[in-house]
Amino acid sequence: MIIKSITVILLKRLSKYIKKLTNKKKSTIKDIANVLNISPAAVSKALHDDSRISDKTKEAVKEVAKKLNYQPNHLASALRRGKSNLVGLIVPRTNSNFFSSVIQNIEEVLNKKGYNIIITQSNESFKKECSNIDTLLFSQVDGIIASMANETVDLDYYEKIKSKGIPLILFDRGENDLNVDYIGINDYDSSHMIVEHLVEQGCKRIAHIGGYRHTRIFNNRVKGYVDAINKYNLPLENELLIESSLTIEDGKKQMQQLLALENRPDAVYVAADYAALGALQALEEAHVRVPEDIALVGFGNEPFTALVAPSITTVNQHSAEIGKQAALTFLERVKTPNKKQTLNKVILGAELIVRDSSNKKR
Amino acid sequence: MIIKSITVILLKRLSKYIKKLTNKKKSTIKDIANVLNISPAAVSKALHDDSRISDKTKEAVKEVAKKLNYQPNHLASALRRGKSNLVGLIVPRTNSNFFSSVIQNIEEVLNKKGYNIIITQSNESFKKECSNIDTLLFSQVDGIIASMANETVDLDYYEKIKSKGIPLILFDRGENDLNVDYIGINDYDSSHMIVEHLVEQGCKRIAHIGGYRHTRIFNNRVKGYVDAINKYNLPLENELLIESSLTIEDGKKQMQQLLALENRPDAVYVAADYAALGALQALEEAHVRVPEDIALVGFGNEPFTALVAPSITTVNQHSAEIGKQAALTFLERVKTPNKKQTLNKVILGAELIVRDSSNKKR
DNA sequence: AAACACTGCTTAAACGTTTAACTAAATTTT
DNA sequence: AAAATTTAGTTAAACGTTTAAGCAGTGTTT
Repeated sequence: MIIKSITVILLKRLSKYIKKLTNKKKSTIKDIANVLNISPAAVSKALHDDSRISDKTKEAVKEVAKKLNYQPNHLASALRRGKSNLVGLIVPRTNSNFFSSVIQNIEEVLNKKGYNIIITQSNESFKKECSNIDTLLFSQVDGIIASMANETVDLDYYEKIKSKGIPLILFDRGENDLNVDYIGINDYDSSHMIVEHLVEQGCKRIAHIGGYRHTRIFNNRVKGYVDAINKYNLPLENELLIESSLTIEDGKKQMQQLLALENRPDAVYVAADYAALGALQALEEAHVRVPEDIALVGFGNEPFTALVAPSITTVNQHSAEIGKQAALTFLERVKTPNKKQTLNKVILGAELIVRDSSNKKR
Repeated sequence: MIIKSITVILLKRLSKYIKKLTNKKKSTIKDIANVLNISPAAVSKALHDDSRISDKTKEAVKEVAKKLNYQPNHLASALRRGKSNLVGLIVPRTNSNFFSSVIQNIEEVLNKKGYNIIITQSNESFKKECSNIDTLLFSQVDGIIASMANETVDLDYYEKIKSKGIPLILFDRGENDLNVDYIGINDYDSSHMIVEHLVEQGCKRIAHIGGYRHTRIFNNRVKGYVDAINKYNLPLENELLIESSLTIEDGKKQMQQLLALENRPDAVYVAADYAALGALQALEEAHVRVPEDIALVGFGNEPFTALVAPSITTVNQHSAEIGKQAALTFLERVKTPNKKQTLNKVILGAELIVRDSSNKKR
């Protein structure tokens, strides 16, 4: 009898709050507490399965929470706990397969651990990158995983992240001077692999359309190219080594430059797939046979490289693995927050995928 | 003399706080207040250029803020104001030019108005989309701009957004039943345009590899195709109308299906560029001449369509304009928050870009 | 000179959660 | 049966900001 009347009272209170709910106002922990006549603290604990709350109460709390369509307020809990469970991501752009695959894998690993990610793109602009960093810090992210814009030389803004005491992890486009975690492939070795392959195909005059040398990875590719050329006693000439923005358009333009040479190369190694695609266009327009007259190699294994005619030989960077490692490295860092960040490189192996554009022996 | 000693005291206090700063702790409004011996409220107002704070104080506050490397805590201000100045974005994937261009333009418009965006991708998965929605609501976003996953049929999760009372804006992949703002192109008319073009090229048997019909835009493309075929008195046959996931792989597979027909089509209209690329591959492997034997048309104007051989005829969806309009629509909605959301469609014109894959008259 | 308005602040509460510290009651140990 | 421990909560403060309301002191109006 008594129990019944209590239930009636509870139901009444509940329906009152349900009415309030339909009036738009979001329900809070306090509303749940009022319905059940317990303290907000108890509700909070119940929702977090604290051991000091009885199973009966926990059940009741969860039921009422559902009925009231309760959604925890992330801002409040993040403010109180000093932790947002958000991780910021900065990439040059998202519309390449490499970056979008990295992102996908970072997301997968971090979501499982209760983190959500905020993606921002720099569009290769230093200024945009700085504003992205501000945005992310402003959102109180618990850490930042980034791949630097081509333009970026000044590291002050990245130092700002470090000075906030949150983990910074770089991938692909990194920078030793920042002394933080880095995940990437061995660009120097990859260049060696490519030159070796071209030599095997009988090429004797190998050109390189590389990226800006102030970007570490592109510089390393250039270095690898230079050393490999020397190793095989091939001609290393200024006119065969070109610095480029590596856009489709610039790839085309630079290839036209090479075709205009008196002494044309018989192979061209382009440091990015999109630029290689542009180069391929220039070759086609000039009616140069690929690979017979000039062999072509790209970098990055973008999906289209397998689909164009001729298909383009390229390097697979294992984007999925890079994403996973970056996420795991972040998780490792937040586990030991007071540990000072140091230069810590994880270098993954890259894989040469030989396709028609450089395969003379098919 | 007195002024001087005050300055000395202030400097002392300032240096004490600067020391604290190097000890990692982030500085707050309170720290600034303590340095200047004013209330935190005054500091807050000074930072927001409130008219009731003297210019002298404002200057002093801003100077100390800079010295202490003060960064406002977004969580706290969002919590207090009930507004996060974050806008959530949900896209099927970011690695297509269409979506990444839309994103870029949304970002551009919203950044100018003080909003930052959180990008999430559904990978065409309904389940992932739901969890994305939860993530965004959890982050207390002020609104959501979304393009639905192919898989999505159940609209409960989107209703959840509406029930939170925050604006929901759909683009490209929308749904009338939700009764919200929508920005997109006229898919029905676009199909007409394509069929008309193919008829002009002399094609008499036009096939369509379309997307899933439960996705409104793909259904509209199918409808447009059907009506246009009828209009021009062409054969409308079941074997010429194929439903596909529109991945590269499926595009290839479905084209092989069409090639296996006794009575092959002389033109194929594929509802997405990536699938069209797969189809082109199937055509090449089968040594079918494009466009002479079979003309090919894609949809979306992805950059590679201009670069493959033969280049692919496609439809430009004006992604930049869609992004801008979506952002502006959001801004319009937040201006009048209590206004009930209604179905409000903005339909932009699309443009046929004729290239080699369907141009027989070159 | 009383009434009023304006300037430039301060006070205090609020946003929704979490959590350390406390407490009352029930149970177990001695 | 007193003491100690466990259980199941409560209380109150805190996170960093914003903002309504208040209040001196100065200046202006009548």
